[in-house]
Amino acid sequence: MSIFDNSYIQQRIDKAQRLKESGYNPYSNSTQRDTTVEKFMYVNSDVADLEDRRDEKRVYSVAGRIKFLRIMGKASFLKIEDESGLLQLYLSRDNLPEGFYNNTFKKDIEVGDIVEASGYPFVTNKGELSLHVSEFKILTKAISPLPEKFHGVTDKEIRYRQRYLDLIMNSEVKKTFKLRSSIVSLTRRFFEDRGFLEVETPMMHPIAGGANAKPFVTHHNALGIDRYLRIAPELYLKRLIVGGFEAVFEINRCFRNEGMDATHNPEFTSIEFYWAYKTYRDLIELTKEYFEYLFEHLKLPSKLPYGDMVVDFDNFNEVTLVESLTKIGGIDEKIATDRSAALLYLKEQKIDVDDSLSLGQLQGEMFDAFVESKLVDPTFITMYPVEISPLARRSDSEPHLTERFELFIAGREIANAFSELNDPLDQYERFKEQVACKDVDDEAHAMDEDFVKALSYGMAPTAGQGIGIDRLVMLLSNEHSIRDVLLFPAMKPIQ
RNA sequence: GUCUCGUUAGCUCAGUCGGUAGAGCAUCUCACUUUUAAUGAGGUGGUCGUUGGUUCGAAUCCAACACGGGACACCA
Repeated sequence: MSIFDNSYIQQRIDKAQRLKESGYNPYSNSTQRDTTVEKFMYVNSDVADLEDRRDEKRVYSVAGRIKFLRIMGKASFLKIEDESGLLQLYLSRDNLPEGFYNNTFKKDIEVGDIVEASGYPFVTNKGELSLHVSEFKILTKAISPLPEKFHGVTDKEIRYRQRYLDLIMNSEVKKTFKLRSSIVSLTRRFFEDRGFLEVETPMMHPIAGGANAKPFVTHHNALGIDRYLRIAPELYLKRLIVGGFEAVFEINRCFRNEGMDATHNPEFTSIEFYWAYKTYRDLIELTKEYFEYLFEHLKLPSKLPYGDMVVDFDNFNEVTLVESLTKIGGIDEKIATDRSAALLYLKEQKIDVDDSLSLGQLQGEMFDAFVESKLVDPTFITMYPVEISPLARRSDSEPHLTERFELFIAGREIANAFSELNDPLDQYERFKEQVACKDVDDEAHAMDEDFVKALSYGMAPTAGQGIGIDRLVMLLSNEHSIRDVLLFPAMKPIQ
């Protein structure tokens, strides 16, 4: 039993062998391609206006994968596809070397093969600009057949496990990933243009910090110690601010050992950036600028559909967390600001909460349950309770709150930002409180004395932010599963 | 982790009340020199996800397991 143990594949292996025996290398790397489909179409767009609707003096060589093949006796039409598009080729027996058409082309060339063709541009009776082929050769034999040409491959499992097939068959998938690439590229340019330095910090951490999440554990054999795949780069980026860099960013993968669903993949991409001598207020303005920049360069309409919602990116709102509970969540102010009333209310609403939770934690629970999904237009939720913000700076006027915001769009968290806590003693105490919560909350933040030590040398007042790139791409591409914006989403192995 | 739906040819899908497995595309043979999911004629192709159970008989009913989709839970 092997992966080639299939009659269709065996037939194609036989064809490859026959091609070889006829002197055509089925895996040739000798190619003369001198144009792409897109350029061919552009350069020859005038051919339709010529008298004969052809120009035999122009000669082009194109290459691509055969997607359609229509053999009609002594002539054939086929469509090849390269990255830039589809092009129709016209082959006729008498325009090709003696015997090639009947003995090789008709017998051994088929849909899925990658071929190269040279010839001149002409327009068919039906008005399609095509290539009139005088030279034709195989470059790469495909020994597995492609899925059906009309329906393509729709099975999600095949599309995710064999993304290359999905990309071959579904051209809109390519568009999504090109958009993703543009977003990453624009993001990098946006921050570079503003003087931010791109840095790379460790992916393997001795302590998994910077977020509340379960890490993946790996082992370093030479040192005989465990390492954690990072759950966030935050604490390293802030060490760089201590070191004197004043604006840094990192775009890369984080890893969280948690459940997988439509919005969670075990590895995901974020940008985190830190900006000295700024506060969370500056980040709100920077975030608005960032979205404007993306929309302008991606040429997106400011009213963007997402599922059955329409998000108005000209309508950024701002509201404090407690205000959002009363104004958007419709919760009575007395409930929103009183621990025992909030606890009772959540239990009445059949939301499972631990009796030991503090008011701030309960406010977080109420926000998740009654507010988050209602935030369609971009909304900055500000002033988070200190208990659920262990790395954020306290508000000077209201020390139980932090100078923090999260940005919600289309009912989902897109960004998390705050003025950074730079008081080493306060940071040390907050870590200790987190460690004390470990028995109730196994995702509470770990103690990181080395980070506190860094703060003890003095970190300039700084604001920092993280944006989930995958969710941002989902939002801008109107995709509803993170798997559709990841080229190779995590899948269980087939047993 | 829970609930739920699904898994049949390379792909997209039918399969009635439990009674020898079906279609379209692809593939093979033949015809066809301007087609557009080309067309016409004929053929090949199946461990019905896996393992068990019920039954004279299972793609079909039952159970467990595997994988996938969706929802929920978890996840700042």
